Amino acid sequence: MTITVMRGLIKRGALAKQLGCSLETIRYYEGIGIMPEPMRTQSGHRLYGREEQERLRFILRCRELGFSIQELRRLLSMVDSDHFTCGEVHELTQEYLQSVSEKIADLRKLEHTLKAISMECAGGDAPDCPIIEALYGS
Amino acid sequence: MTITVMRGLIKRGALAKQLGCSLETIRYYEGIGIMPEPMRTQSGHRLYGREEQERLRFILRCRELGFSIQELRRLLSMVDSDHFTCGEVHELTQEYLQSVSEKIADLRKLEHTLKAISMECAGGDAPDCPIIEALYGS
DNA sequence: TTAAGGTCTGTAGTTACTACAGGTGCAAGA
DNA sequence: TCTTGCACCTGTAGTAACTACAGACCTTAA
Repeated sequence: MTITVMRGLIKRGALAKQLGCSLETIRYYEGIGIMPEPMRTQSGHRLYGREEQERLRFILRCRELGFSIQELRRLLSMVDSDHFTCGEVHELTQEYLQSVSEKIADLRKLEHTLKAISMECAGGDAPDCPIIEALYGS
Repeated sequence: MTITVMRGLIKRGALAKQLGCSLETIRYYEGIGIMPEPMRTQSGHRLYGREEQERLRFILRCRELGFSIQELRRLLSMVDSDHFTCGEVHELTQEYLQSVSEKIADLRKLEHTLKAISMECAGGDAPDCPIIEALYGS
C-alpha cells in the first residue's frame, strides 16, 4: 500500500485534478485508445504511473492547441513508433497551422460582414430592424 | 395540379436545390421546430410556399454567418413575435460579434504559439523533433 | 460503525447535421 | 399500360469530443 504510493501511482481523480481535466475525459481517452489501459487495484480502481501522466499531459496540450483527436492519433503513432522523423512532425504541424490560418481568415471576413450589417442599425425602440431586413430581405 | 404549381408550391428536393442545402437539413430544421410543418400532398410529400422559402433562406443565411441554432431561435422568436425592436436584434448581434472577435484572438494566439514551436524544427530526417519535445517535455 | 465521498460500469445527451435502410410515389418512355 | 428510375417518405444510427447521469461498489475519516 505504502509502496504503491511511493512509486507515484495515482488514481483517476488525482490525475484529473493534477492536469486540470475531467474524470470522464480520461476514461474517454482510454475508450478511444489514445490512453493505454492502466493498472488496477485489486478492487478495480485505475492506477496511473509517471509515463501515463506524461502521455496525458501531452494529449491535453495538443488538444489545447486545437489538434483534433485524429491529428493527435497521428502524432501519437509517431511518438509510439519511436522512429518518427522531424520532417513528419513538421509536416503535420504545418498542415494544422494552415487550417488555423484559414479559420482566422474566414472569421475575419465574417466579422467584417457582421459589422457592416450591424452598423446600419441604430438600436433603440424602432420596430423594424435593418439587420433583420438585411438577412430576411431578398 | 397545374394550379398548385402556379401557386409556387415546391417540394423538398426543389427547395433544397434552390437554396443550396441538403434535403435532410430541411427535415432536421422541421424536427427541431425552426421550420414549420408544411402542407402535404395527398400522398404525404411536403409542399413549401413562398413564406417557407423565405424563412429557410433567412435561417441558412444566419447559419452561414455562424449564428448557432440557439441564437437563431432567439432571432426567429423576435421575427415571429412581430413586435421586436431594433435594440433587441442589435444586442444579440453584438453579443455574437464579440464571440467572433474572441475566437479570432484565441486563434491568433494559437497561431503564434504554433509558429514559434514549429520554427525550432528544421524538418528533415532528424530522429528527434523539437516540436514533440516542446509538447512532451515537462 | 457509519456517513461521505471517490470510483466503477454502462448509457444517454450535447451540436448540427449526415447517411443510411426499407418502403412508397410519380413521371416519362416503350 | 407497364415499367423503370428517380424523388420522397419514415425512423434510426453515426459523426466529434466530450459531459452527465444512474446505480453499484470501495475507501477513508470521524
